[in-house]
Order: sequence, then C-alpha cells, then structure tokens
Amino acid sequence: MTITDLIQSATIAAIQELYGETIPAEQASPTVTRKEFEGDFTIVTFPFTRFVKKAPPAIAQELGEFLVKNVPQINRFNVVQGFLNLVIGDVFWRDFLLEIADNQDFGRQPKNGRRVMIEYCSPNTNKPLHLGHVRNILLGWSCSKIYEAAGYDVVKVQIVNDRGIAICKSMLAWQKFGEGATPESTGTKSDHFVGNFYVLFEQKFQVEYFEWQKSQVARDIFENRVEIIKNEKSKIEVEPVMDLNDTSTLSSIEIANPVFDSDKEKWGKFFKVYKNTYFNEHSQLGREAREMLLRWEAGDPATIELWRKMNGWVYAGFEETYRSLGVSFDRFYYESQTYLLGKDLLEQGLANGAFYKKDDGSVWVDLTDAKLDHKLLLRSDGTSVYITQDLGTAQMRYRDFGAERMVYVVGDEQNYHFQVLFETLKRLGEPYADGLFHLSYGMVDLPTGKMKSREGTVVDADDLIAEVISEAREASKERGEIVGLPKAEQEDILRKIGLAALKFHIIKVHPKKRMMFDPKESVDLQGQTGPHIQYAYVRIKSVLRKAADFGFRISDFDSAPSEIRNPKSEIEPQEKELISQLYRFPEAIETAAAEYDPSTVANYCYDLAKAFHRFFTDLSILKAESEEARTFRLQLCQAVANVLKTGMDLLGIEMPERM
RNA sequence: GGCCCCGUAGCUCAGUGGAUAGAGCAUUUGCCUUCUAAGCAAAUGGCCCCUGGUUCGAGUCCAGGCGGGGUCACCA
Repeated sequence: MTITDLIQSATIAAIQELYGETIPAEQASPTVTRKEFEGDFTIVTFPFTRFVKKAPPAIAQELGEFLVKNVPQINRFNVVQGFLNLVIGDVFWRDFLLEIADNQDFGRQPKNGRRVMIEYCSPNTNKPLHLGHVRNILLGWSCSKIYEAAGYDVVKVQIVNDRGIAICKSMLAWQKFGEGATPESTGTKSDHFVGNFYVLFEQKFQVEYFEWQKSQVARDIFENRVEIIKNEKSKIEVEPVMDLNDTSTLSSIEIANPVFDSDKEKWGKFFKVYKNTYFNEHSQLGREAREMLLRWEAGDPATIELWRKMNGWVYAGFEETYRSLGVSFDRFYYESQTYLLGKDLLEQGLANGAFYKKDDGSVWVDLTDAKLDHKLLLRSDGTSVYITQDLGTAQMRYRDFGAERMVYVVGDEQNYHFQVLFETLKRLGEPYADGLFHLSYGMVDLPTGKMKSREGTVVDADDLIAEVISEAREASKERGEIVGLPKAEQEDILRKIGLAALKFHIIKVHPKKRMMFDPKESVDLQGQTGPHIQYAYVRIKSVLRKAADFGFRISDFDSAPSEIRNPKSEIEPQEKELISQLYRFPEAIETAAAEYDPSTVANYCYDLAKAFHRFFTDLSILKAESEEARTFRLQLCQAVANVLKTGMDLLGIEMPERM
C-alpha cells in the first residue's frame, strides 16, 4: 500500500469516526502540497462542511490530530485555511528510497496477462516517410512501451497501404521514364528512389494538364462550368489563387492561355479544382495509371512483378528509417491482402438487423441515433469501400491475437471515420468492440504553414534525423567532452543526443494538439529538451563512476548501519523534492497509459531532471558533510538515474553514459 | 451550414475542480579553484478568447458566442 492510499483510507476512517459520515474516496485523496507551504501531502477540507457544522480550518485541525495519532508515517501537520498539510517523516522517505534505489524496474508493473494491440505508422508505399509519420511513429512506439510498463502484453502492428492508384503512379513513371534505373544504379535510398518517380509522375501529369488546357475541349468545359463553381459556396473561393503571371511556380511549363485576360483568375481557380476530374476523365497518364491498377487487380503477372519490385524498394527504405528511429513492429498487415475483407461481416450485420440494403443493392448502416450518419458499407456494384476492409481487418486481427484492446494511432482528420468504424463494430456485436481506441493526434505545422506534399513543403524523415545528429555534432565540438573516446562511441553518443532532441521535442506535446514544428527549435539542446534530461543522467553516471573509484558504498543498503536508518540530519529540501518526484513515477506511467498520453511521461522526466540539476548545483555529493549524507545522496543519484532511464525508454529515447 | 478538436506570457508548450496560474525559448543580470555550465539562480513578461451558469471554490465542468483547424464521397 502506498502512502497516498494510506492517507486516503485513514482520512475516510477519520471522517467516519469523527463525524459519522462516509465520504467518497475522491474527497479523501491527498494532493501534493504546494512548494510554498510546509508538508508533503494535502487534504482539502472544504467539502466536509456539507455535513460538519464547523469552519474548514477547525475540521482540518481535528482531522490532522486524528491522522497524526493513527498514521505513524505522518509526523506533524499544519493548517492553512481549509488546507490540511501533512508532513511525512524522513524515515518513510529514506525507506522508500532504499526500496527503489537499486530497482532497475521501479515503475514497471508486473505482467497482468492482458493484451493490447497498437497500430501505428501505416504509410503509403509511394513515397518516403515524413515528419507527420515521425509524430505518429513516436506516439505509437511510446504508447507500446508505456503499455508494456503498465503490465500489458503489447502487439505492435501496422497496415501498409501497398496498393491503389498512388503506387501505380510511381510504377507507371518508372516504367515509362525510368530506363531501368535502380536505387543501386543511382545511389539513392530506395524509398526515396520510388518517391522520386511519384514526383516525376505528378510533374509529367502537370505538363500534360497545362497542354490540355489550351484545347477547345478545355475551353468549353471552362465556359460551361465556371459559373457553377462560382455559385457553389465551395472551398475554392477562399483558397489562394494560382498566379498565372508567375511563371516561376510552373517551372518550365508553358502556361495555358485563358480566353480573356479578365478570366485569368477564374481560369486558374477552376482548373485547380478541376484537376481531379481531369485525371479521371481526360488525362492520358491518368488512364494509363488506372489501367495499371486494373491489371494489378486482375493479377497480371508483369504488373504484379513490377509492383513487388517497387514495394520491395520502399520497404527496404522504410526499414532503414525505422532502424534509425529505433522502432519495430511485430506484424505487418498489407492492404493488398485485406482490401477484400469485411464482406462476410456485412452478411452478419444484415442478418441481425444492424445494417440495411437499398434497392440498388448497396449496404448501409444507420448511425443517426449515435449522432452520426448513414454510412455506406458496400457499393451498389458489390465492391468494398475503405471502411469495409477496416471492419474485416479488425476482425482478422482479433482472430490473430485476441487483444482486448486495439489502439489505432491515426491523425485527427480521420476522427469521424473511426467513430463510424467503432460504432459499426459495436452494432455487429463484435467481442472486442468496447476495447477500440483511436489515438488521434493533431497535424504538424511548419513555421511556413501547413505541410503539403503537393507543394513540396514536407519535411523528410531521413533528412530530419541526419540534421539533428549533425547539429548535436556541432554542439559537441564546442564542448569537447567526448573527444577522447573512440570514434564509433562518439558517433553513438551524437546519434543518441540528436534523436533525443528531435523525439522529445515532438513527444512532449499533448497528442491531441496540433503542433508547430520549428526545425530550429527541434535541434535545441538546452532548456526543456531531451538532451537536458540526458545531461542529468550523464552527470549522475559521472558521479557514480567517481564514487566507485573512491570505493564508496552505494548499493548494499540492506546492511546499512543504524545511523543511516536513524539519521541525525534532516533531508534537505532539494533531496526531498527529488524523492517526492521519484515517488510519483508509477503514477505518471499509470496516467499516461490510461490517457494514451506519452507527453505525461515526457513532462515528468523533464521535471525530475530539473529537480536533479538543482540538487546537483546546490549540494555536494562526493564531498558531502558526512558519510551518511554522501551515501544517501548516492542512493538518490542511483534512483534518479534508473527512473530517468526507464522514463526516457518509454519515450523511445536512449541515454548516453557521457556527453 | 451540421458535427468534432483547439484557444494559457512576445514565441513553443505544461497545468487529476483547490491555496499567489507554471516551464522553456527570447531579453536583461549574476554563478565554473568544487562531482560535466547541454547546468543553476534572479529580473522582465498574464482581462488563462469573450459572456453567462453550476460550485464554498472554475484556466479546468456546462451553455451561448468569437477566432483557428478538421470532417461531412458509392475517395483512401
């Protein structure tokens, strides 16, 4: 039983005995006392006035006396207004420290036999990973680690979007313009190689599109539809207009001539919006790409072979990026194998009345009573839509792993989709339906605005990783702390520091919030950053190495002399702050798991590191005033190091021994 | 327009309904003869978007506005 539980139950008992009232546990739960007051934990007595006809301070006084008498760990108390501040005896804190100092696993719960599946990353296979994926990956990985620490058996999966029109664009571009080039022959990282052909396709398509805009057909369409577009209260009215006079944005592409000068603006707007329709209805390249998709669906051997080859390149590239980020997966699901799933579930839904069929044969679910809408589950031609395969995939995964919880780490633009998906699975009566959770996270913005792959403003994941490491290298040069180490070790340290900066910068923000990613700030090594926390750890390691050199005892505290258990001196405020911070670690993990929120752990680690730096600056460890104090502080160091290492590990951040 | 999310210092972000709302960055100023100064301390900086409501108590909960974003396909 923890001290907070102890205080809580004692408070409930006290209120019962003193006033004959049973209060809810919540009202008896102690909070951490604010720094400006003396005490470790605080009970708020205002709510008790409801049944006690006394002023809050008087109640606090009586409750305090009762608790001191009945809970030996509580030494004394003070009352400020209605706040009862309890002071826990140093012996308790020293015992607590003894308990955890040597425990590498402090904070981790024993296995609870429950299983959770976490899906994250889930990229398309037509281009390399970018900053958005990085946020996703860090959240997914960190949640996995947090759930493991909370005692769960975790299965990490992703669904690879390996089919569809996008990859066909890359395939087609390679086939038409690639001239047999390979990642090896061009010396390009293989996922980037494929991505380059995707970009090439878009460029060629753009050229084709502008050429076409000169045609009479285009002119007719423009004149017939431009008014309609204008009258619709559509997004295009507010979108920035393509500047037809600015040739630089179109590179070498010749600009199609609008009919009249005054129509330039309308012309630009219209054909920006019309692009998709053009691709589907008029484009030669579009037709070829769609034909390729049809051949793929028909299982044409040559197409399949090309598809395998290009996806193979992409996977090799992804794997490299995952390795740099230090993440992994237990199982990959591929859309090419799941996109036809889910139809049997529709039968089930139709049979139990959860779904209905329209006259044209399409299948729907009515979710209006769940404040959602009618949702199509199967097209009238009998083919699947996106959600159909998600239904099937969920079922497949449950059969594969039997996880009682399934977490989907996916951007918040898909909030509605997941509401519909989960609600639909509930109506099907699937046994896992109540354990589904969409870990929805906000988009990542750049100082220059939103990331748009079409406008080439995305931040590439590999570039970013290289950048933060090189920044760490520059900073390290100036410090000169690690120059004496072997080259490989130096590189390992720089990698850890750079990645810590990047990862912490992203993971410290609450997932739900849209975040601003300033590349300059992401490589900061000072302040509220990953390296700041690593530095606390490194300082500890350095002290512990020196302590070992001197032969100071650190860890065999069980046989500690009695003066340590019955110390002459009191715990210093800086020490107390650290211990009480350590005490909160399991709670931080618990909260993070319950809320699916790694930022809780990130902020905890920062607070702990901050408290350590203050302690380190204010108090001498190796030259402490007594052996007792020295040993106590070494214990404290050991415990802080363990917790920092564990905590950062939960964020996917490694700790260097020196920096 | 319907629904969902966000709004806290100049900027980036914390803040289980509790006491005088906190960090970092930026600006200014101190602290390396001492265990790694990627550190510490201090100063400056706030109608917690607005208006009501619930409560002994609201940045936090509720309602209504305002601002920003997302989403409302027989797309994925």
